[in-house]
Amino acid sequence: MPNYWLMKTEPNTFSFDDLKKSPKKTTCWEGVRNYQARNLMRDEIKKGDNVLFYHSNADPPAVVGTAKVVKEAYPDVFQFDPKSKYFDAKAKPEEPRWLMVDIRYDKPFVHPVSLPELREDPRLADMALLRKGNRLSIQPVTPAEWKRILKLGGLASR
DNA sequence: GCCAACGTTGGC
DNA sequence: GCCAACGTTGGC
Repeated sequence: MPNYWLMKTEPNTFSFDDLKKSPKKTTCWEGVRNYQARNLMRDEIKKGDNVLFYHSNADPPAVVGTAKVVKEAYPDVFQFDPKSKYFDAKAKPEEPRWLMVDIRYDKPFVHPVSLPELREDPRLADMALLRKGNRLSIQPVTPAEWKRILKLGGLASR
């Protein structure tokens, strides 16, 4: 069974539209520099898993569509690039610290589901995203939450 | 191993 | 731009 995840990105940096315009509508998800998120990629995120694409620092913040994991965790090459903002001097090629996965554009929501809408829905009250102080950039989503959010977004769930 | 200082995230 | 919450760093 595929699992469900939510991935955050600032649309100013990389938006859902940017993903759509990427070659093969696919991108590597570089720049995750948090151990908890890294461990999720390393241990749990599998090819074929489903992703809610979330725009943070947006007006309003919202889930805007879905994506699919098309490649499982492999070393994030930007950790070795001194010119990259994601460079990590302590990472060595023979012992990478940071990982990334590849995701592919799937479906845009008919109606983006904003953060206030998510908060309003009692069925989503336990969502990790809505917990106070939550900053994790990749987080698990339950099947029930997935189904509900797709419905709110105007997509029939599969 | 504690914890203060610092940097970052992200909603508002 | 503000600031609360959180993760990481580094001195001790």
